[in-house]
Amino acid sequence: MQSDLYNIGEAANASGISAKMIRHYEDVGLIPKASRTLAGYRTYNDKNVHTLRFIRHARDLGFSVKQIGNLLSLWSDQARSSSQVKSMAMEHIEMLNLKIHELHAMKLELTRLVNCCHGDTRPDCPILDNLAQNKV
Amino acid sequence: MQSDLYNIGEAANASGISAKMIRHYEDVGLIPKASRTLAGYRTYNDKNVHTLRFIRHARDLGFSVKQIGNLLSLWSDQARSSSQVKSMAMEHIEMLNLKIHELHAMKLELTRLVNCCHGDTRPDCPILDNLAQNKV
DNA sequence: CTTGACCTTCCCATAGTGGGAATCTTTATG
DNA sequence: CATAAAGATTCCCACTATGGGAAGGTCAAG
Repeated sequence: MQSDLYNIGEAANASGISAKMIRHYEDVGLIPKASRTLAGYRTYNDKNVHTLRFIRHARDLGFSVKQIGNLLSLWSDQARSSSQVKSMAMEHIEMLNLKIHELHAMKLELTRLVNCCHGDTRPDCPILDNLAQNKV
Repeated sequence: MQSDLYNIGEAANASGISAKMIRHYEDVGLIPKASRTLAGYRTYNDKNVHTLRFIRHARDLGFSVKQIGNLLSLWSDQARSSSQVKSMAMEHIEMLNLKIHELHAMKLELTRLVNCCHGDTRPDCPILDNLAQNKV
């Protein structure tokens, strides 16, 4: 593990987070302000890139920036208890479940409507009829 | 079906779309500009409210504003073919499927990690370890 | 006539991501 | 060395959909 320095483009490539987003994460305080070269270019070392990867993995799991901030705190906190992390994860699973169920309900209803619609050149359409219904 | 006039609050109650959003939909051109009283209050008739309900139902099914615009066009187009509506609906089902699968994959992975984590007072945590991994 | 419940417009905020402009720096090439 | 291309900087704007809130006008009831 050598400590090369990366500029933002290299850090972006190495982490899978776009340069735009790296700057953004710095702006909103998710990551500390990067050190700069004399010319003002941001520089990143291996540890920084490692953190960026951590962030990307968390993002890939659907955690919000705020949640990722908490995960980063726990990550760097040697006194953490794994139960803290676990409960964050379980909470997030619940949110995912909620969204999945919402989308699934939409899909079911829409599929039902699609199956009712003959889908030919005639204008009458159960899908539109359903949307136009005065149901609650 | 009488043709009472509603102000925006009444139209909001009758349609289930907030007054804020009704104004917004007018701003972005989803619905035509409402007529006004002398004092400048927006007024809505039964037909307008019917349209707002249509919009709410479509929104409840997860259609975007742009898609709802297309649905409204088709709704008012007597020369439409039901196949146009059906293909829009099927396209949307595909989008829903995509999102559901994404969320589901997140949930599976996260559930796997949670099941690996003892979740006690000790700091070592497979969830954090996984996030910190240098995987691709 | 006052008061409270509405309405109006306008600006700001959310979360996450990107586009693009104007400008500067670094690097490569002739 | 001069110049051009690539890449960095900041700043502003965009998207989706929704809401909060302020400052001010209006309407109905007491």
